[in-house]
Amino acid sequence: MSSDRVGSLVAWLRDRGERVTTARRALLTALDQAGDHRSADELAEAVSREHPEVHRATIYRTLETLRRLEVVEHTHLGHGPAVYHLAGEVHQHLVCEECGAIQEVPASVLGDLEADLERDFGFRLNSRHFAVVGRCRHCRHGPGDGIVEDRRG
Amino acid sequence: MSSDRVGSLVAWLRDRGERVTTARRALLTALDQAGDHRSADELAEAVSREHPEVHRATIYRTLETLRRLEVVEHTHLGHGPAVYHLAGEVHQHLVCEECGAIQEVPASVLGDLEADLERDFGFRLNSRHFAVVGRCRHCRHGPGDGIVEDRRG
DNA sequence: TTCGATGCAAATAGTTTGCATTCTA
DNA sequence: TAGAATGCAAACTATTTGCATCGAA
Repeated sequence: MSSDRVGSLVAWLRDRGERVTTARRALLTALDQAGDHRSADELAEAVSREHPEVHRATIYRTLETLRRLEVVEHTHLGHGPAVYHLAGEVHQHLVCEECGAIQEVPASVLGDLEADLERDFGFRLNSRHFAVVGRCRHCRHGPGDGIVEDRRG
Repeated sequence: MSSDRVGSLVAWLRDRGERVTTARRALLTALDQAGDHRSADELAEAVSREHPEVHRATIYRTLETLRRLEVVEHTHLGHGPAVYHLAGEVHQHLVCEECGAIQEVPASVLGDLEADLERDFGFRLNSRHFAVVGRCRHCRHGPGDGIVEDRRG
């Protein structure tokens, strides 16, 4: 997948007049190697293996810059930190609020909803911003069946 | 709407063997009066108007207890704090990531998605846990149209 | 050489926890 | 009167910001 994706992103940034720094290149590399979603902390750790001087604050600032440039996107999975991935890595997550299992599903599951919201409310869904939360195959038990569970949603 | 909903919730708690304290009654009252969603902080402030001694930590602990008992639910709207409401007040929110506008829509908009996820993945959607994020009628401009915006999603 | 990006430290927001005390059942 | 709930303070996690310095263009 990474037939020098980092290289072309770097070139693209330069074209835009954005500065290409060690931290930015390293963060893009970490995002590219991650493949899927990573928290800012995980990215900071990955970057610091090669470049220990890169500060966590820089990770956050750079992620924000890349978000503004629409190079990265982030998602909130349950209660933890936000997770980031390169834009274009389109996937949707079903997060089980009971056991925490995350299942990736084709983004097309939201296609109808997207069309409905656009048609009925003029609302353009950002389908990747939030995870879809619920209960997975193994953890579901009927709502209102009196079973009370103990975990965070 | 509040034909003594607080009273019956209190009775229900007592039936369950849960203790009924000033803080709990006050929090239920605040949730009931709020009608829609409120952050823990907003609830703490509302409660403290009548009961200044109730500490924010108690608000959080009580909300967690009520969540476990399925009396309250919470939702994450964008980046801010979680917001809480009494279970049964079913509504869905479209949150604009550009201007922050929140539009309430009938929960039925997610009906098809709910059915699809159940059928295809055995996944039971908790449709109220996360807001639906995107861009409202006034703020949308085509994705990939080169317009880069500056706000958080 | 200039101005944006960085490192560091400190601040902030939201939430959780340990512990002694209070109060419900 | 036993043990759950509370108040308080302090810790904790995730994230942001001010400021002096550094470095890409």
